[in-house]
Amino acid sequence: MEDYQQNPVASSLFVRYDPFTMSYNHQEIEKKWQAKWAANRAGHVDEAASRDNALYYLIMFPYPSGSGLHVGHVESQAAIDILARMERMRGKNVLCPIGYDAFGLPAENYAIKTGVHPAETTKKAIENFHNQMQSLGLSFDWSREISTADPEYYKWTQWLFLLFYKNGLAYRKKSPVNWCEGCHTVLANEQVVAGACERCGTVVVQKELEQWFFHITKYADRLLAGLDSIDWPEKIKSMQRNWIGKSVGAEINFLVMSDEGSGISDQAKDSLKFTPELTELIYSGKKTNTIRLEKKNLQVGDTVRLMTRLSATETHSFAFAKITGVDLIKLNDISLDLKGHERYESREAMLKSYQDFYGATVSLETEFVLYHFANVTPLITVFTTRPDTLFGATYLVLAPEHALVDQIVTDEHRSEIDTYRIAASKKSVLERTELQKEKTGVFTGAYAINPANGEQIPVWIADYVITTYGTGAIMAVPAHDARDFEFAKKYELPIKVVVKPAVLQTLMSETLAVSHGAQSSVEIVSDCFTEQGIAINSAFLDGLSTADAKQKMIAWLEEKHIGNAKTTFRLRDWLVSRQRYWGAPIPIIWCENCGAQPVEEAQLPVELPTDVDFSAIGGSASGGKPTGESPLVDSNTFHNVKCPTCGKAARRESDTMDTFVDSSWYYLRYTDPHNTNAFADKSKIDYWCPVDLYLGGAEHAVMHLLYARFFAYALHDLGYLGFEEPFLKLKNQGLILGPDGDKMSKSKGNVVNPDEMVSEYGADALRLYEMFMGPLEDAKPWDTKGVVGVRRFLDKVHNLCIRVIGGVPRPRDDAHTKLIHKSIKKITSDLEELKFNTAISQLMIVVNEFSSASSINKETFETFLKLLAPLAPHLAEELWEKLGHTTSIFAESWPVFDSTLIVDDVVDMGVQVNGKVRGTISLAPSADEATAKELAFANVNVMKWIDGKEIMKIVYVPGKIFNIVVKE
RNA sequence: GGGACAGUGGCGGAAUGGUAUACGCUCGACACUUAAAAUGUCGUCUGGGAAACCGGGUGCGGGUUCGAGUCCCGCCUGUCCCACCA
Repeated sequence: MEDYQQNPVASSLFVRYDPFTMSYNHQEIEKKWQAKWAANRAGHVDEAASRDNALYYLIMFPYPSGSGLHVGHVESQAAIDILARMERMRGKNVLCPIGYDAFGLPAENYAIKTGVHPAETTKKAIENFHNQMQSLGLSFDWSREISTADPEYYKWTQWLFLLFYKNGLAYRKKSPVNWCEGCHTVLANEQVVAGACERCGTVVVQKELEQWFFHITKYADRLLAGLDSIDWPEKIKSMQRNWIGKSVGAEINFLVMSDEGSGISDQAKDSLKFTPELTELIYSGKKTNTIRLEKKNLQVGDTVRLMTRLSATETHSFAFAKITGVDLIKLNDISLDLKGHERYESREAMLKSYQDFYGATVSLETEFVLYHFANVTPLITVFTTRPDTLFGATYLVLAPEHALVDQIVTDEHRSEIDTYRIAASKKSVLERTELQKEKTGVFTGAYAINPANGEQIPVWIADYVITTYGTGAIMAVPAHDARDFEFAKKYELPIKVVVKPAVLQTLMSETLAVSHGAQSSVEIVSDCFTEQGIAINSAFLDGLSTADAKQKMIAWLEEKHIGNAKTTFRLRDWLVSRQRYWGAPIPIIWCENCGAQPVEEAQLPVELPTDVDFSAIGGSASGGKPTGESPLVDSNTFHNVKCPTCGKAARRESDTMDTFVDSSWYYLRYTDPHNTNAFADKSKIDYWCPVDLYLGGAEHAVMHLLYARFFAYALHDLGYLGFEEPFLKLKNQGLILGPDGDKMSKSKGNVVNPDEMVSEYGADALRLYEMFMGPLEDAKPWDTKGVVGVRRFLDKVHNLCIRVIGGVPRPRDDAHTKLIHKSIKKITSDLEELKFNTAISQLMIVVNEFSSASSINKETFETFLKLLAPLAPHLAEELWEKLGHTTSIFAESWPVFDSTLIVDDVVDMGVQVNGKVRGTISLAPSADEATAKELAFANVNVMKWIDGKEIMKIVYVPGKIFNIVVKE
């Protein structure tokens, strides 16, 4: 997940540190303690009886790239290690694991270039990462190291896929999807950035393909609401809110004018409900349709409302029709290719489909009513966030791909419409969403009726309306929407003002007021008003505020069955299919008879085949098969299987899963990484989860972090988790930039190699420097001179210790005791708040103080060492041992400050005259105002400023400030 | 176009509304050394002054307050995110 590029050869940027006499031998010390920690399994944890002391500290696991660990990895690893070590010293049972997000494109693309199998390069890279992390002295629980590319891991990724599949959370559908020509695979919406592939930058095109999706939109509302309960950076939360994109408004049905004219809706006697597929068939058929449905008291001549079933409880109207015939007919007697009806391959397939719709009790003998109807008058359903402006809707616009277009277009406009639709389908996502692009569109020849005022309004198609958002159709209110305004001006469509600003104060508002004052409400105005205001020209809404008008309009729409309140989300379902090799195979078998069949649990994992010749795949720089299939189809061993249901020859699903599926549940696996019976034991999940602190880059705001939350919600609902939110607290570490202030990259040659830093200055110095650079969340440029600086500090600590050991025993120095207790307080709270830089500066202050003292008390120094230990663990252990201890410093308790010792007897305090500091006095922080006043007024510098002036007021904040306000 | 965050010395940065620039780097002087490195000590926002001290100073302009880097309003600049989402 954390993927960094780096160049090991950039030595010219580094300042060589000369290890001379006053310097300790970091290489020897660090090797020694790393070996000891490995031997006692320092970071190893087990569940305890009580959950009270359990903490789960997690960093986003790295993608094991061939170029090795990056200084950016070190930052989050050091941070989490410091916190884990401190909390262990405070008696906590801390789970702090590490693993590898090992599937992904780079290894596969490398394989295509070189022929080396991704499993091999990945294995090597993981070994390298492991060794590099060991050399940093990180106290992970190494017994829990996992790799998502390990069959023991992806077995459970596949198992979870099937769990989702069986519970309706994983499904297959044909829809326009994002296709990357560079990577030769489909992409999730989240992986398309500004119309281009997030990974390779190639312009993404839309393709109509059948793919696997996860039903994340089912959780849109809860994923949005859940954000309020978690301690995450506001920035990330707002990005997720944006991405989910909740819009509250209404759906409004516009009746398309039929040959017979309008008014049919009022006569609807009852409603007939259809599946979405049948809805589509009614539209794509001609004007006469036949269809069967549940029994209703309907007769020839009745007008009925046709509705789509969106779910068990949700429906929406799509048309009106007149019944021309009613027959009773057994399912067995319905022809398989009944006109206006779904076509079935076999009687069994028909029965199954009916059972899915009407329940298992349906048999071939069940009698159904077959209705014939004519004069299907379609409704165009639009979604709007401004139902209050319905009176100002002067035309409708459909997306070019809208299902109704074919049906409503008049013959004289058909060729023009077809040309436009074909042109739109050829455009890339980028072209269609390009900024400041001039809007284009074509009139369909059809008219709809504005239900508010009965006016006939033209229906257009235009590619500024997106098929995948809302209903793929809009009511255009050019006077109050910038896009509609631009379009209306270009095509000379009417513009009708229906909202005026609440306060007329801007020039624009005046323009509107003038246009409103004119006789005709339909005229060209110079600008549009998109803000909220007061309704005008809107009959029963006139005079209402936008908010009130919305409410009243929705109530009116619902009462008249014309529309309803509706909330829409921008979030799309998560497309998880990838036409690539190096990922977890989707555990599905395709059978000609039985359709998609899940692989039986006992057959998991579906392992990746080894007989794939990567060098033969080639074809493009970044690999992938240009055919739109995964390289897995080339494997004989993999591709041809038997159907688990009927036993006939079948084909294995050849797509793999998006690697974000792997990383959506890895934190659960850490709690029980070797379990062969479940993805993790529930009791272990319950003990450790949810994660108390999660550290990682902000680039995952709407990808990994949203997907992982979805997984947690889904698994919670399925009974596997006792919580919904997986990560209670999230912190983002900032980017570490090159010494030139630019993002580190191979091409710029400004990459810093952590290995060189470790060998030159030591792991302790590297860790400490990265923590000292600045606030964890900020982007900061690298400066190797700074590493030298913290190394100097560590040498001072070392030399100080030599003095403590060699010196004669000394009584405690009161000043030192006070300093160390203040430092315990500050460092503890700083570390708790992840303010490593200020914690370290406090340690430096202590060392500077001790270094200039003639003697240091051993016990005081030992307290200091304990505070240093999480930050510079190797040196702290070494010095602790040198001081005569035989057990680890990490077995010690974290120091606790004595609150009576952190109060100063005397402090220097500023004295202000009219807010400007004019002098300084020394006094006890507990001194009363009279004492302070006496001292302040006796101060020579202060006296100069108050001499002869009238004193208006005195503000005394003990220990902080003494301010004298005088009349000037 | 919309949103989020930020702007403090030569540099990284510090500061519950209370002595702005802690800590580190850099640079300079001195000590140690034949010398250099390393180490140590002192200095290092700016103008004036030998100094004490005085004036100015946290992107710009206002405001609240005894007191503002910090809070409020308006702007400028930068970074990131979203972007024809109805």
